[in-house]
Amino acid sequence: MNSQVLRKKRKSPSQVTDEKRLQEGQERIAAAALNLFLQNGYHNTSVREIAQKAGLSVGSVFNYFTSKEEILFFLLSSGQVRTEAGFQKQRAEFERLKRDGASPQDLFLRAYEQYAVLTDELRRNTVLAYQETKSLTLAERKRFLEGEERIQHFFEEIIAYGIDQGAFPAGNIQLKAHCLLVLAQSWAVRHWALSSFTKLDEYLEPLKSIALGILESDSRPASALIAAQDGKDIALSREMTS
Amino acid sequence: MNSQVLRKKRKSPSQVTDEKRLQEGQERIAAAALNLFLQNGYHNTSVREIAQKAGLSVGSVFNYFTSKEEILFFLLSSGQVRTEAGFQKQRAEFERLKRDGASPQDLFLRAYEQYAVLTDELRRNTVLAYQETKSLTLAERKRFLEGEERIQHFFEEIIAYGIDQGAFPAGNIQLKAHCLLVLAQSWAVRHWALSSFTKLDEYLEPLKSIALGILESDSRPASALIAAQDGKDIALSREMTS
DNA sequence: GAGCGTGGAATGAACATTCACTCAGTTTCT
DNA sequence: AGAAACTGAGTGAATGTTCATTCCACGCTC
Repeated sequence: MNSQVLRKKRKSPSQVTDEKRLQEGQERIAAAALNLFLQNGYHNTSVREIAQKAGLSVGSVFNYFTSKEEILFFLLSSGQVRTEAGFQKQRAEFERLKRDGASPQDLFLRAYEQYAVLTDELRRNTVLAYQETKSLTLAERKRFLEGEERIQHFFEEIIAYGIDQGAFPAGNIQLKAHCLLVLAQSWAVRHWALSSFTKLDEYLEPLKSIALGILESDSRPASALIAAQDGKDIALSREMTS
Repeated sequence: MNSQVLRKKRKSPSQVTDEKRLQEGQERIAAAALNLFLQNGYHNTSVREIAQKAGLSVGSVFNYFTSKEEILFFLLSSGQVRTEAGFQKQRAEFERLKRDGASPQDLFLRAYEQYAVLTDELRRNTVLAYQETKSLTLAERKRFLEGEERIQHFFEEIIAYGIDQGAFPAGNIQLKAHCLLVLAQSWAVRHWALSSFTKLDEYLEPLKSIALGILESDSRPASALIAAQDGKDIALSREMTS
């Protein structure tokens, strides 16, 4: 991972200089930290515990990271870096397949599957991201969210292409891309509710069909279907909740 | 909210005895705390800040709550109590409408809309719950998840009824209910990505159409659509991410 | 109605603890 | 031997919680 960025302003004179050793150490510490963070949360995990799990002393941890927060950031952005890398390849493949005249459905399913596989592998990082973004500084948080936005844009592009080609009905592109991402991520975030699916593949197969369904649905039928939906009823259902 | 439960074992001799005052104070403090928790996270919010926002002194906060943690419990369970109450009414209305011979689509859309409105109003509590489950004890976390499971079961029931009536194709009920819940919740959890929707209604209207689409899609077409999905390609896309 | 007593509520300085981080000394490696 | 890396007791700042004190609204007495 880009340790250039991470080593902003290291005050301590005693730091690990060997690049390879540095990286390995960071990976090891981060791996230990990820387990602990997921188990107990970021704030309930002390650096001592991290050090112990990683088989190091407290001081050594600070030879690899300048702060505890940096460990968290490392974990979150390491997920992002990998997502980003996968994303670049996806984009390349997308262009290639498009040139080869693949159907929009094909294009989409391919990209979607790759994205789902990726988030599965980074499941633990994803969950951590959902839980601990608040522990980041504002700038870091923003950077993190931008990464996710970029991916959403990519799917919006794919959908737009499909609409262009007449494969999907025109509709709210942003919303649909949002839904697709959420459903893919939910495998990681709400994993406990999917007990009957033991492996990603089992979940992914029917999910792909649902995803296509979303893309091929158009926005009109819902309001048309409800006949008796007058103002009174809505007001009532709203009042119920207050 | 049930302050009986919350006042387990108060040691401090100086506590607020007047029931009404106690409740009002708790509400006020909790409201201030909710804002701060959402902005900075539970652990980055000090009791001093809460006290200041609520217009009280530090000590007074501890006349209303025995601990900082109790404030968090109060917020989370207050959300749950309201969700539960709404859920009961939903179920009653569902039975009533079913007797009146409403269509499965109608039944579903009504319930779904109510659920979405509810999670919108409790949006802030929902987000907090997702972020801070780690701060709960195991028993409380379990209780929280069970509440959500119950709601998922409710939607599974609705779907099953629709299938019975021939309105929806048979398919993976659990998965579909999961998707529906996730999409409704995503309005709260991933609110930042839906910038173009200013109010719930704008989001809900197209979402209902998507939701119906999910219920009416069956599980076959996806795998049939991809022709060239041989083992090699999948292996490749998996390797890409490691 | 002025003075006084009472007790519930508010206060914030003080306390105890936790924890990220440092650094002077030690070990390991080359 | 010298550099690189490791160590862990120590430090100081932050924070949850307590409690001795103060405040105040009310009722009582004369």
